[in-house]
Amino acid sequence: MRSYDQYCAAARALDVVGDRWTLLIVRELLLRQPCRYTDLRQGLPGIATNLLADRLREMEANGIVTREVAAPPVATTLVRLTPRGEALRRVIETLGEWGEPLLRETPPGAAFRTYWLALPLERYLTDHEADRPPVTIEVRTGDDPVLVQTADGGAVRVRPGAAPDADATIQGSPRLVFELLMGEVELAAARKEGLEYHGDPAVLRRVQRVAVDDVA
Amino acid sequence: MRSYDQYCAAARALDVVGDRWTLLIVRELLLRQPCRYTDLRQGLPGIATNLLADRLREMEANGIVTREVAAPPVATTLVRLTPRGEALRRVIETLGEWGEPLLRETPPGAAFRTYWLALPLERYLTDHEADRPPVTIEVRTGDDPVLVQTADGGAVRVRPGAAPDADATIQGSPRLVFELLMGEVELAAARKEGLEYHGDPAVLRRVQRVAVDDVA
DNA sequence: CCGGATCCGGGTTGATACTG
DNA sequence: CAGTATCAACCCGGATCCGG
Repeated sequence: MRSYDQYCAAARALDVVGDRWTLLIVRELLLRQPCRYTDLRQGLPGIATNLLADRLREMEANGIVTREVAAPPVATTLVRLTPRGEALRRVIETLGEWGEPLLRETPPGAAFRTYWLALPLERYLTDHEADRPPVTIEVRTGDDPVLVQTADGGAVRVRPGAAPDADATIQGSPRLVFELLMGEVELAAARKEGLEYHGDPAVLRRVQRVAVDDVA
Repeated sequence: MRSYDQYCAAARALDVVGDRWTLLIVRELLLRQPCRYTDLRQGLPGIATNLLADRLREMEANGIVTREVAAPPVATTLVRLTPRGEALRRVIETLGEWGEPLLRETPPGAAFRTYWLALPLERYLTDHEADRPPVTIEVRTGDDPVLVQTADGGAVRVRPGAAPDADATIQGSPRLVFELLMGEVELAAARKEGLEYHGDPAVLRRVQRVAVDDVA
């Protein structure tokens, strides 16, 4: 990208991360670091392979990312964020916070990866009964499932994986699953629209976000 | 911009504000709202006039900006941020915070407007002697001067204008002025490099940021 | 299969000229 | 003052190909 050539911190930041795809590459790395070129590609539906290669080169030159050749058995190069790249987490979070209302008007066919839920869920969800034994919810939206788990201090953690013995299981479209967990839809209503929930509803309520009603 | 078409809040945000120049237009409006097309143009050195017109149209369609025809005497249209557009302030701030280290390596010829100082200065500076009578510093870097003033609650405010009776005056290159106020350079050192300071040095020290030394 | 490089058509940007 | 018109240069997306 051409520099804006302005003595302004925001403009300088955009010189470095304002290119198309760059911040989404950072998002992927925040979620799946360290990862291979191919992993990045499948986590960035729509990116052209040459663009990904270009961006990684630029990001490496800008000190956001490093590449390392993995040990012999793996024999692949892994991409990882530098501390400076990690610091972009706050930028992604702030952008996500601003963009959240736009999710409602996102077309149903939009691409999705279940592990993308980690950023918003870990940010907004809390364990409302932190003194009780931890629970695990398996979430499936079509691709690889993730586990939503209560952790120490009332935190909620999301990690890839399945658990046959999960306390509850949620399956449905990305939108239904997300809006359910975010407390924007009732379980009954979500079920009517095709969402499947197995397990004690109390498990869901334990982590579900308390609805923020902007209606007075 | 083409949509990323992903069900992800950050990607949706970038669909709307990820275009080149869009966030810098928001920056201008945050600082000088409401303002005319021409004001925007001169606050965005390097932008092509057709791009500015395009962006304003898109931003209006996306609910970030409104245009209003000013009352008869003025007879011009004014651009203003909607509340939704105002909410981008946090995005700009976070970007600026991340980009600040890059200012050190910004080429000396970079474009600058003195009022751009308002965002970082109001964020980082505090009045260290808030119980004493307020002070005003006039800052000049080549274009229209601004006033840095202590305000209630230990806050520091920046507004356009000059003040012949200011308690102090700073004049110099954008970099020298900024690094001096941010506590990255000593007054003596700055003077050696061409900065001019008139007034009691205690006035400067009263608002100057306490240097954050990352050297152990 | 992995990690790209190359090529090409089309869209976007930037510079300038021009206009109501 | 507030744009529109035009055009060249650049960037992006998609497809294909290629060496390990």
